[in-house]
Amino acid sequence: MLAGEFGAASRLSPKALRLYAEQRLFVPASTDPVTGYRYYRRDQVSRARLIARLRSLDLPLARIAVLLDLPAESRQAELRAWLDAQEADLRHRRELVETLSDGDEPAFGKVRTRQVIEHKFLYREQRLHVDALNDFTAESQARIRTWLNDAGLPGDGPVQVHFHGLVTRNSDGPVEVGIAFAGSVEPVDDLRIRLVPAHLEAYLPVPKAYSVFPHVLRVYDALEAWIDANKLLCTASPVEIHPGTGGAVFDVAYPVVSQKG
Amino acid sequence: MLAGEFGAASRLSPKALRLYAEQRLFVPASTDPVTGYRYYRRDQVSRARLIARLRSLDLPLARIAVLLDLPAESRQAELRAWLDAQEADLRHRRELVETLSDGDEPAFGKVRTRQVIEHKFLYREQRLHVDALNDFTAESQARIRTWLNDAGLPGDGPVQVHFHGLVTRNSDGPVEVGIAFAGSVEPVDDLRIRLVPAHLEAYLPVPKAYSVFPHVLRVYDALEAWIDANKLLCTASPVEIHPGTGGAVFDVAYPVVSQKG
DNA sequence: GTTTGACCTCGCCCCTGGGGCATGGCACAA
DNA sequence: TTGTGCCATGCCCCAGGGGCGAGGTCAAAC
Repeated sequence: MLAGEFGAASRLSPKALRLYAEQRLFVPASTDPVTGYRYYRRDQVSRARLIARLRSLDLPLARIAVLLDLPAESRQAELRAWLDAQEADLRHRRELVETLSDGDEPAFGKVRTRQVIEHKFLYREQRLHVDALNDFTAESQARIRTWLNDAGLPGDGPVQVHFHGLVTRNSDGPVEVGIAFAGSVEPVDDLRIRLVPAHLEAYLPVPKAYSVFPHVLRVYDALEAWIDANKLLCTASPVEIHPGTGGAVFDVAYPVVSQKG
Repeated sequence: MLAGEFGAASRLSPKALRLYAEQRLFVPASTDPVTGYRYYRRDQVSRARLIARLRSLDLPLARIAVLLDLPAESRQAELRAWLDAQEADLRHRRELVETLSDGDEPAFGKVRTRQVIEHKFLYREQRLHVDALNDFTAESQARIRTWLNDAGLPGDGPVQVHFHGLVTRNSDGPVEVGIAFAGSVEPVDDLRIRLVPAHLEAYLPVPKAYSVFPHVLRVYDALEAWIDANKLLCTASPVEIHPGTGGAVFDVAYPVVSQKG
């Protein structure tokens, strides 16, 4: 069979067949070396039609290539898992849409500012996605508190999580988890120390209902809007401070200076 | 603000900002005509961040451009509708996966063949998607029966739906809906007449449980597999014949010839 | 034998939404 | 003066083909 006829039978366009042949995903039974014509056998139709089905699910060709070599049950299992992932993704998108703006102002606490004095900061830094954030925070917190205690310091300050980049399911902004301290301690393993200059920070306590991703993004929006409206300028990355003031789960804060222009 | 600083504040890469500026989706407050530097104002951040949010939902830029100019409530409504469409699409994919192969042979009737004598066929042809198929079939059937009756012919034969291309949510294969007849009738409006030569057809009655899309695709699979296994060759597009034999909702049939090779 | 029309090939440009890299321009600081 | 850090432009890359045009092939009709 020639490409066109075979394509009609397998519901794949000749163009698609050519692409699959180039990529070795699905090669014709024989190819005329002179004309380049591709000839398929009838018994290749079922495999081609399976490819067409999988493509109609929007699976990438690379994944199809893997799935083709699996027994049918494993393939089904993989596909179901993939669909579940899609569904989780859709739920995630739905949450994002709902947090985008539902019209009325949320009952956040008021934004305030406070002066932060110069201090040292013992922290661990890593790039990670939102799913890994909680584990990383918990582990880092335990190790940092232990290390501070070993050095004879209190180590009971609030945990600060600095976001130097967006942390979502798609984006793994660098994150710092650490605790402010006074006194002297040595860096160890991947625990680092840096000096934080005195600065003003604008902060907003986050009620529990907004404390989880992606709802927390609304809090960032509100805080940033307030900073803009009050002619301030963010000078560094935002930070989440656990626990927050007034019984909040945490505060979201930005270092700010008053705007020059 | 320069592009980099602004990008960090709005969670958009300088590259993305450049692209949006080119496409007039989001233009900087001013552009240096000599250096080409783009300068943004602080009050542009909120709009930029809205774009970033919408992009994180995987919305195409063209749609974002439209949504940006809508009031917030309409935007939310559009987004919710879009999410609902996504969800319907996901359900559809899930059905396709489940029909792919659940392992055991379905309790289809046996495939048989029958000789079809030469006849004329009064039909209507159109390209359409699966959602529009039922309406098109019903309307066409009524008009064709009426026209046959007006010509003094019985017009009580089964309705045939020929699929010359894949008919799904994504693909609008040409479809013919018509009725075989004997005698003489004139074409009218978009009702056409063609002669169907005598041929052998392989057919399979479809039980009700499999009669709806996408489950019906399994029936096609089974029929095609049988045709392959019995060294036959499909010579034309498949057809659904309503009602089917033995109380089936319809028969799926392929014109076939015995294979030469 | 030849012509016709259908079918095939290859190759290039197009779409989306950028990432990555090379090259060159600008400024500020040691 | 030279580094260092931004910034610009321009080109190539990713998936998965669609569409188009030039030119080769095939079978059947004349």
